[in-house]
Amino acid sequence: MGASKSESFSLAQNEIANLFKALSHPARIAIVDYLLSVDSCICGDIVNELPLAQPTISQHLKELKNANIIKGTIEGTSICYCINPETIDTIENHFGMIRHKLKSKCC
Amino acid sequence: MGASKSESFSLAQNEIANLFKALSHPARIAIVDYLLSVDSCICGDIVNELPLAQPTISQHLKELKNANIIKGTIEGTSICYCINPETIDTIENHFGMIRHKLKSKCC
DNA sequence: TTTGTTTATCGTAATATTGCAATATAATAA
DNA sequence: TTATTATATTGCAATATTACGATAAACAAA
Repeated sequence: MGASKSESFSLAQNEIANLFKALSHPARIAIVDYLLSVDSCICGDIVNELPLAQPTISQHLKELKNANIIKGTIEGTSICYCINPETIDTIENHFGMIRHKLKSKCC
Repeated sequence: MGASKSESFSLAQNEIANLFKALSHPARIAIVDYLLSVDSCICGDIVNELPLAQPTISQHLKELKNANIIKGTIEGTSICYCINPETIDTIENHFGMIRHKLKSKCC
């Protein structure tokens, strides 16, 4: 054994877990932080900002892109990444649901 | 290589990444869902609700507890788990920050 | 064309996670 | 005391993730 039993859980549970998984590594948090700190979407120099090799960052970017947390558009030779606000909405809505259910509790 | 270079990132980045990591598995999402669905904190029968063995659930509960997402209090022979609202606040505040920074952008 | 620049993919080693049987621990009940 | 019940821990096999050197792919400039 060892494989995650994802088929035993609902689609919604798997989807939100995948979003959190994409954000569960400090390098990916740092990438999101950096994308939020630059004033436009003209990125591509993330490699210079983080203490990781270019293939590693490319891999992290791919995971963020697969999870729809960032979007990438071609900009000449380089690629411009930016945050996808819709996915941020999805996560915020999830916590809105949690907050709503928590209100009718004692804890 | 293979180990996560967590020491290369800020404490805040590591802390928020750890919160997301705790929520990055469908079983742990399902546990949180279940804790939110029961009307009081009298839990302990999570094992009957999920298609996982008791040691596996105990392990997932431990991870949620380590991340301060749930709290457990002893209740006779069993233990009563419930959501920790403060940690939900922490995560919501993180997205509040993201939302705030996103507002001053084009994307 | 060739050269440089930027990003992606491949291959692989190191490490981490997942799941569960077996076992241990702790508290209550008889 | 000896069950019984509920939860935790241990140990291990299967799988997944992380990181990076080497390399490839795509494109612009010379």
